[in-house]
Amino acid sequence: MKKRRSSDSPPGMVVNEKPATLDDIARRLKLSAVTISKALRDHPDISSATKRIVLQTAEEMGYTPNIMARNLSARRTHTIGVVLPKIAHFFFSSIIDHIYNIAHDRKYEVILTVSQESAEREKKHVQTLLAMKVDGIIASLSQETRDYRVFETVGRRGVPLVFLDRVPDLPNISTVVVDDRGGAFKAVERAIALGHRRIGHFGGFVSTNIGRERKAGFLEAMNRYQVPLNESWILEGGFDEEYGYQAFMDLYRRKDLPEFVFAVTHPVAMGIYKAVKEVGMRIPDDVDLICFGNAQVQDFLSPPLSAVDQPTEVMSRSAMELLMEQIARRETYKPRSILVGTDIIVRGTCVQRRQPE
Amino acid sequence: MKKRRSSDSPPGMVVNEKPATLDDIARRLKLSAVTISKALRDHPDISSATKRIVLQTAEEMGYTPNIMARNLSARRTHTIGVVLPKIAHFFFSSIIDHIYNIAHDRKYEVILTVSQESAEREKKHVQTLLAMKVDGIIASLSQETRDYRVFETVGRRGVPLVFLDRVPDLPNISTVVVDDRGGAFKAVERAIALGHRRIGHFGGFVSTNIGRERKAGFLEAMNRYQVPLNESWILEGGFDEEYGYQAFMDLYRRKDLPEFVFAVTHPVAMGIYKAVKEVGMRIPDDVDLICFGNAQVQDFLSPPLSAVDQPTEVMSRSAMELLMEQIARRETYKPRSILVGTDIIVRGTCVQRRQPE
DNA sequence: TTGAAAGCGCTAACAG
DNA sequence: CTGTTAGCGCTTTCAA
Repeated sequence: MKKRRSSDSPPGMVVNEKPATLDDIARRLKLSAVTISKALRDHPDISSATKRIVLQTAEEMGYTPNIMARNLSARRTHTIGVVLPKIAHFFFSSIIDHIYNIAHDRKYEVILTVSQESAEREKKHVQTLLAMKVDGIIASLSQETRDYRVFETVGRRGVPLVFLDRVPDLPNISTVVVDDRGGAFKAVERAIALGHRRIGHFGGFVSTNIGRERKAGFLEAMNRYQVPLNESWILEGGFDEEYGYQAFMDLYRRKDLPEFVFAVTHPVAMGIYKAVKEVGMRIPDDVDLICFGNAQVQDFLSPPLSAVDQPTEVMSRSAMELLMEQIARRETYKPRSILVGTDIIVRGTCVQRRQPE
Repeated sequence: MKKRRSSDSPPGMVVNEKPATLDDIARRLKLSAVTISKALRDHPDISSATKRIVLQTAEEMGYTPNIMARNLSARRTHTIGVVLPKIAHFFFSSIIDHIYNIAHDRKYEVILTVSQESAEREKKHVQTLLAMKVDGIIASLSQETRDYRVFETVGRRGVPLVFLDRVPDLPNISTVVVDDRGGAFKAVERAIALGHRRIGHFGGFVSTNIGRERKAGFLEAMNRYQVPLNESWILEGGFDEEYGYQAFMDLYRRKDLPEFVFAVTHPVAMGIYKAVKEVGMRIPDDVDLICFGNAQVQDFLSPPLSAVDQPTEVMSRSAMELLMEQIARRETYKPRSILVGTDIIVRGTCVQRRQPE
């Protein structure tokens, strides 16, 4: 059954011109499909004369390879899957940008999936990626994830896997994380050096590595410098703006505010900004703060928020390198963990106070 | 060649347990692969008793369907491709969130690609999506794109296609756009109503529909209310922060500043904020502005930026609906365009001035 | 340097 | 209700 050609149809019209296949080209050239396949892939078997004519004909016929067929037959997809918890978030959109760039340089496709912080979605995404036979997976856990079985399946299937930033508590896996504890320590250490003693931590879930480690860094600094802890200022509630806002409001209503807060993420700090503004207080004079992680908009906040830097490019590159190594040497690869160092970037918060007490 | 089982390997270890296929299950159950295939897809042909046992066995054997094979055979992927120019941008990350949600409700996978505002990348992405045999494509053009031939190919192939927000100037295509002209008009109209006369427009490339339409809305309002135009305040330079910053700085150095600016996008407005702050002026007293489009962080800017709203959920939903309709009724579908209405959201800019001149 | 044969894992169409 | 046959479009032997 032949479909009509599109000769007289307007460009946007649906016309179902059936795409040419290797066989079509082969027939036209009186060669075999195998030869066409090889020529198109620049296989050394084929003479350059043949290659030239094949390439040209393919172009003329508007040939598009069928990736499904190719992958099915080649048992290799040249595709990596990425599972991120969120995307409308500077850290992750920056990570994905870098992953895309690096992947394309290496001729890999990338399939991005977003769990929206839902463990269930995350699981489905991983299964889909497995079903798609991706060559490897880079994942950052949702904040809900407690059950790592899907990822164990990935390992059992021999599919290379690297965790980035939000990593599970599992043996023998490859991970790339920023030095959460060290960064947190530096941040809090600085606050203390500035003379703060009434310091709180709006922390993330300690079921996640980042929640745990950042809190550990906080405690380490408080301990080291013998700053007394106030339990009601040490919170655990997630990673988003809403939490930061509510937490601050709550303390405000109870008239039990710390004078300095170390926020577990940038969105949490944003929530604090919002709350502070709402109750008519000022940053950094009435309340000062610093957070872990950047945003695009630091420059436009008043005052600009100081933060522990998360070097997204280094992190992405490290993750891709671990993954590529794992893909290249499946059999002999031993899981590795990379810890990316970090520093604080001081902007308009976490600065010298006007009148130290 | 049999691979060793993973019984004694640690979870994260690469062990290459070969995934079960339909045939494996069939053999185990002494049924045919076809029966298994149907049972797994809940086909009415199969008795529920058989279905139960098949489902259970598949589960036990850790069966994962091979999507490549399935799609190749079914000639349907249940996947839509999305091409966006940027992702670290509130408008687009919000769009993609919605598309994901809607698609998953309808049991579609989505493959997201990002052109990074590069026409070349965009072209490659579209080709890849075609090669992946996606069931349809939603695209938003890069700011560089002038050549629409790839998209014509998509049409010729009979692959459903809907453009969103940044649309090409092509006949017979489906598009979803916000009412750029109307929104721009309302914004400028308001500025005029507030008494401004020295009004500029930091516009986008007029080669793009949004650049063109927003400028048209600006001119329409200026005309309607007979406000004199000053050519040196009517700029064309893109959509990003850097442009907004440079443009403002340039006018500042030439000592030829407008008192009000209508910025073509939110990032452009951000650039203006940065520049204004840097030269020690104040918003909205010294310079006032409004822009087209939102960001996550409006609340934290000082003052919060007023803007023409872009209703991302409505836009995403409309685009998905057009696409689904097109997929369902390939043969009879006629391209349609949807114009989504919009309004301005007034925050801390574009407000009554203290002392009208 | 080229090609014939075989098959990747699955599903659609038809029989039984 | 179940199974047989015949591909989907491509790549990988291996022989010519």
